[in-house]
Amino acid sequence: MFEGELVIFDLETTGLSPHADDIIQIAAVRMVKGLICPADTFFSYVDPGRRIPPFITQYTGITNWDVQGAPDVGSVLRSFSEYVGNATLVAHNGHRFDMPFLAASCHKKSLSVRAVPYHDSLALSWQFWGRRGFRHGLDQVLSRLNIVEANVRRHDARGDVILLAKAVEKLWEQILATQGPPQIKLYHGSLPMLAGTL
DNA sequence: GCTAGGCAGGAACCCCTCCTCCCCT
Repeated sequence: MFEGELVIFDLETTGLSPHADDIIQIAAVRMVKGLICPADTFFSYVDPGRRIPPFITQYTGITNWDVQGAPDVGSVLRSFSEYVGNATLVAHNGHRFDMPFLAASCHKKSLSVRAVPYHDSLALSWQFWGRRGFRHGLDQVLSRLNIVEANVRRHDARGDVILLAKAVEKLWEQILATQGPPQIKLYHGSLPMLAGTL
């Protein structure tokens, strides 16, 4: 089981490019010793300071109205960094999507950053089923794990993060039971410096 | 499944380069 704390998180953005696009939603849930803490969550809309492309509204259900009046990304990332504390982050395809987005957003806002450890949950899926012969998208992973949540909205960070947390919990248990401790790479990404350490 | 960009990993070939695929919104 996990030794320390994990913060499972998910971003919704205006597109796929960390440099050209912006974060519009962040959601996270904490896991302690392998167990999800349902009451210990983080959520915020982010005002991207621009119109949300229609495709993204269609894809995520997030509208311009939703982000109107929301805090800007600098403010949300500072709060998120405080929430994360010393935990290790986990996101699906985080190494190539979520973490570069966090780093690029800090850079755009000229925020002082700290190094934050993170895992990519894709690696758990690769280890458990084998990289070839299986697809490893979140939908495919959830389907193979028989994780179904009736009242959860996919492509909304709040919904995706709950589903991902359940998937991580289950995958970790199953890998541990069948293959021993997961051999999952630990990376380091960026989040704003914590208050009081500047 | 459709747009966008980036990249890890494999192949071929000799250690860097090219190619292809994946996954995220």
